[in-house]
Amino acid sequence: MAILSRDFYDRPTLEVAKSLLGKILIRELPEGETALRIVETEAYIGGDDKACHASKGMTARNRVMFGEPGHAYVYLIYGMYNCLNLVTEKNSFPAAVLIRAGEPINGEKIMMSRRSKAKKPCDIASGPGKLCAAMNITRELNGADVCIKGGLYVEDGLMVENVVVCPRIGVDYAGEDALRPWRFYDKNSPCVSKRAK
DNA sequence: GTCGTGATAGCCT
DNA sequence: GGCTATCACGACG
Repeated sequence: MAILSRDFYDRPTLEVAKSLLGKILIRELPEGETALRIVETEAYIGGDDKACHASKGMTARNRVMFGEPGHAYVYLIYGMYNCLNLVTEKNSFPAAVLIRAGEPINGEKIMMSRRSKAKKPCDIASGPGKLCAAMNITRELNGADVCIKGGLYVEDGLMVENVVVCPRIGVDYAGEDALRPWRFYDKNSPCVSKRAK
C-alpha cells in the first residue's frame, strides 16, 4: 500500500478527517511493526474553533499545528495521556485531525504488551490515550513527518462506507463549538471509543 | 451494562 | 493557580 502524500492532508480538515477512516496507521517499534486501521477521528479547525488549541493563538505547545500539513502533533493531556493529531491545511492555518481509535491490524502482541489492562483486541486502542500508549507515541514524535516512511506514517486503505457524524467528545467548555458535528467514526467497527446516542 | 469519581503534570494567564 | 481533545475502577443492578 502507498503512503499518503502531503496533498492528502493539504485539504479542508473535515474532508481529511472523514477520509482518514479506514486508513492504516503504522508505527515502527524496536520490537517490530504495529498497525491500526483508523476507525475514529475528530477535526479541530482554526483560531475560531474554541475547542481547538490554536484558538488562543500560537504557543510553544501548538506551533506544529500552524505549520506544514502531514506532520504529527502530539501533546500531553490530563497530565498523563498523549494524544496524536495529524496536521492539515496550509502553513499558518492551524488545524489538525485527532486520531481517537483504531482496530489492530498488525503487531497485536506488541501493542498488547504495552496495554496490560487490555483484555481483548478492541481494548488496545479504543481511545486517544490508549492508542498512543499501545504504539508508544510520545511527544518525541511531535512535529514528525508522517508522509515519509519512518517511525510513524499512514498508508492508504479502503474507504469506510457507513460513517457516523456527531459532536466531539470532552469539549463542553467550548460552548456552541462543542455542538459542531466534527467527529467521525466507522459505524461497523466494534472498536470506537464511544457511540452516539 | 451504565454512572460517577479521582489521578496527575505540563501549559497558559 | 486554574485548566485540560482521558482512563480505569468500583458501585450499583
